[in-house]
Amino acid sequence: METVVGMRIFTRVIEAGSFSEAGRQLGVAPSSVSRQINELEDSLGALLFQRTTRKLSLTEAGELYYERATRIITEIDEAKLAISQLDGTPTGILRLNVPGSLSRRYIVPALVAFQEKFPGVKIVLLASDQVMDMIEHRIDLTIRLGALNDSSLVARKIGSGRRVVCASTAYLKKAGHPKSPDDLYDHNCLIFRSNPGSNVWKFKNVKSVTSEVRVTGNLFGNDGESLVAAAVEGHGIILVPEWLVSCELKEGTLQELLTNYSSIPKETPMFALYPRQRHLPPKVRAFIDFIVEQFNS
Amino acid sequence: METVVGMRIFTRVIEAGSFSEAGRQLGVAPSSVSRQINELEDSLGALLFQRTTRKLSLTEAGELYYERATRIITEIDEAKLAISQLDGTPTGILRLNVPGSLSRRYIVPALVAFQEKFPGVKIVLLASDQVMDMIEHRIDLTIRLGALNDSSLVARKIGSGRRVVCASTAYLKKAGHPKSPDDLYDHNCLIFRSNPGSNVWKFKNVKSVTSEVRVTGNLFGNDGESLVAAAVEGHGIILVPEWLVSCELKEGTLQELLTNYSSIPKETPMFALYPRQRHLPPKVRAFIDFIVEQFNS
DNA sequence: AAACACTTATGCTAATTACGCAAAGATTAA
DNA sequence: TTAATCTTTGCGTAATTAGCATAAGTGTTT
Repeated sequence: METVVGMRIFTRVIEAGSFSEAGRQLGVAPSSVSRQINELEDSLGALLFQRTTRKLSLTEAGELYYERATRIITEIDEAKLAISQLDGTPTGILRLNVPGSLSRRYIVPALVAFQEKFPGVKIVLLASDQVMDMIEHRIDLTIRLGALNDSSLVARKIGSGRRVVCASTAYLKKAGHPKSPDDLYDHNCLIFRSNPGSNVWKFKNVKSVTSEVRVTGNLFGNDGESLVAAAVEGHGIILVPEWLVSCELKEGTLQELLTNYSSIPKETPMFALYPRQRHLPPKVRAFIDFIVEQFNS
Repeated sequence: METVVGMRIFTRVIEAGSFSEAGRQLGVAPSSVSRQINELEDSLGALLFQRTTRKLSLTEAGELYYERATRIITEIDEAKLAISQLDGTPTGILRLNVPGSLSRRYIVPALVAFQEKFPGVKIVLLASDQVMDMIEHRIDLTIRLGALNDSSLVARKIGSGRRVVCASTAYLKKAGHPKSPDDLYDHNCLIFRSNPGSNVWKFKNVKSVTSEVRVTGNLFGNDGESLVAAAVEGHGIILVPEWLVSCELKEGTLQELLTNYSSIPKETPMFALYPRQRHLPPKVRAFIDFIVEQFNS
């Protein structure tokens, strides 16, 4: 077997001055040293040492090979070191695939803080609402909302947002203020059409009584922000994760409804997806940890 | 085991574009490729490929390692090549240890022709009548006359010279012309004192009748050439290998005696000694072959 | 939809390899 | 000569490896 060990032993023999001493330093039997050297000589087709039991000297081939071997070993170690350093501190390019709305609302603001903390990490942000092929596009991390379909990926929940029903005061003034889920039936609901069945909204009240409403409306969309914008404009009622409208609620351009109820599912989970658990690059791990921390504060 | 094979497989996977294809090209099972890559990843502590069963892409660590690995592999192959080329054509420094007289009379003239034939070989000529430590002095080849005492060395007979008895005409005119070995007893014999018992000269005639003479004289020496010089000066009779006096015999400054007899041993063998048979450097092999050829012509 | 071709990964087994011990042969110093 | 230390080799055991068979996954084509 072509091995680096032979080279290491060879150079150590030279530095130690004898087979036995080299073996002692490397923690192997002298016989192994002898065999490794012989094997190396056979594979090279040349004698490396002239030797008796008491003396040792390099042949010309040995001298030539020593120069090369030391350089090669150094480079092997450097390569290892480079990879392991890469593994220690988060560096390099982090390719993210995030839903567009999440990106603008949530990820981009977080990125600034992340890159302050980890200046070695460059980020390529690939916003898309469809899941992209992570291997083809060399994506390190995909962030998705809600249910997952690709089981080959490792998923880590990085947070979840309470879902809230809200509308603009203008709309409420025009169409009335729903007091219970059932009232929604008569409203224009702006439906986030990410998955089938999303036009059925479920709620439960404080007494855990559930209600189910098949909502209707004149705007469907797969971009949360557009729906938010429409709601702000007074088009209708939306059911979205809280973080998507946190600004609007704070500013008062949107107003939360049915505050005595909670939606079912209560929260929209946010997942980070990556190909495998083992050997997760630190840039990825760092970003996940960071985003989790951000979300929980 | 730290192995170069892993690196080779890794780079081949990249060039081939898949584990299976790499395995096919390298003649190993796909499972082995998979395992080698996994092992490499474990030893580096980083993922090298993102992969599914159908797609493959390098991670950042993989890309970094690829650069390094290709360079390392190239250097390993170059080192091997350098050694094997060294092994093919005679090059480098050939350190010879030869007896002084042999050197001046025989080796040095041959060297010119040898170096014409093998211009890549530089020669360091260490003339000494005592055998030198081949390892300590990094001697590639020792040339000796007559019997050998060091059994740890490989010996190859590279020729032998008939031993001749001769003297200068001036001496013969002064001291008389010996007709038989017994006559030598009354002559001044110049004795080459290389080994004990060398003052007994043995001969046999054409009928294989042997004679043994304990010769005496006023000059002993361990340098053949000095004895030859003394003989030329008319000091006495010498028994030496023919090649040592070939010039003198041709020029007539010395004259061969007892031509009806031959000395016992008839010839002085010349041996080339080197440390081991295996992996004999080509510069050494070439020199031995060359010197044998020279001697036989 | 479904069959198909081809991929990576893994359990298992057989074969190979590697290692240390011990002994033998070699070499130098006392 | 003795003693100490060295390289090398035979040998038995332990560890490793490699391929086969198989499973599971993936994309294409029918």
